[in-house]
Amino acid sequence: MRLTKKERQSYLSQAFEQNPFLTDEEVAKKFHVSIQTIRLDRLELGIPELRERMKHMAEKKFDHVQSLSPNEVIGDVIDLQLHKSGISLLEISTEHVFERNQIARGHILFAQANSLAIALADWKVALTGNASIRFVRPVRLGEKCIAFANVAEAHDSRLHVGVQTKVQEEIVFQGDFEVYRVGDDKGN
Amino acid sequence: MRLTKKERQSYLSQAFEQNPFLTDEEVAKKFHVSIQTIRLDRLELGIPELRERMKHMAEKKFDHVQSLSPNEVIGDVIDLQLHKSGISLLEISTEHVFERNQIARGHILFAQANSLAIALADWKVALTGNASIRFVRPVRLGEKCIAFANVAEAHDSRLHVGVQTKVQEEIVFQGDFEVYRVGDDKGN
DNA sequence: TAGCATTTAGGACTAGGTATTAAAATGAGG
DNA sequence: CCTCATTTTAATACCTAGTCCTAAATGCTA
Repeated sequence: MRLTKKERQSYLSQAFEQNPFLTDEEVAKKFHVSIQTIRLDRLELGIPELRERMKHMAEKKFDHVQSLSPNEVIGDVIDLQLHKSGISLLEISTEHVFERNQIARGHILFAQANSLAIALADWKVALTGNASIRFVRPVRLGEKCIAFANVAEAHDSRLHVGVQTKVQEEIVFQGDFEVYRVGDDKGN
Repeated sequence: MRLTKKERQSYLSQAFEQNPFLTDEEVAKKFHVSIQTIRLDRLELGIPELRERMKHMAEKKFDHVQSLSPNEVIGDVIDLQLHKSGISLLEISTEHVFERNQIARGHILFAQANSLAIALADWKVALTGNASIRFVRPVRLGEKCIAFANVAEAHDSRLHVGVQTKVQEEIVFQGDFEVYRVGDDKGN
């Protein structure tokens, strides 16, 4: 026997969820019913047409791309003594965390520390060479991360910077950065 | 005077990049030319029609959703064998670079590698513990970074992942990540 | 077998295009 | 100023993947 309406609609929801790019025609063939039946089903189930589904996904993706591209330096540098030390502050907000568990993504903490390390160097072009880092404990949504950077070694074209990030006196991240200078111009 | 063809086409590309949801009609009004002109322009510039653009974006988004829960990955994961290896692609665009020198910020490369390393772990909650990284050479605007990740050691709650990022066969970044599991649930 | 839900069919209309052909408008050079 | 090429506009037929609406054909059941 052919499926009942309910059964069909149930499989239908699944099918569209699994592959949102299905046209009504494809689905109609799959279930051996007419295209009109599928359209009635979509109407009843509140499933929008293919083009609307794609539009939605595209919009979501677009939002994403935008929020994912923070050109700014990550964290607010609140104190900076060139070639000596610096402090940066970052409050973990929703765009910094994994949706699932509200834990900050590793590269966010890294970015804060890295930005600060580079800011310490008073060079036109400063880049990170090597780095060794340790995520001591997970940081959660809403926590305020304070990164303390100190220059351990200073050469004329290289800087060794140690960074410790704390949440309320508790160390959450530690890193050693080797920052180097490109070209020979000094200044900013 | 009205814009020349070249000027118009240059602005056009920008406009579509900035807002891919523009219809030809809207753009035509914006530039005070006919809809046909815009269509010729798109043809010459190789810009697909609105629906195709949306489809593309939707497909990209869908890819992500399948490989990992969304918006948690920087770069496009194009191949993934859990607990074994993975490949991620990232084209360096303007929002990834220092304005001054068009060089990609370190944390962008780190984020790509880190995201990939975490994607490799088939765990509900996976976090980065330690990492040791090396930025071999600066990466510039427009370059396509391909990160290759391989699991070096696999324990039941820890993974050692080596990542090499290349631009056209040339290594630009290298990193070792120690990813660990939180909680005891396996699976996704 | 009447009455209901369910399914199918058909036609008109839509957005946002492609593809093609043709006619204008414009600009530059001799 | 005329001519030729480039550029722009127009007009038409066609496409997909639908919507919305009306109507007819089934199927099931009391």
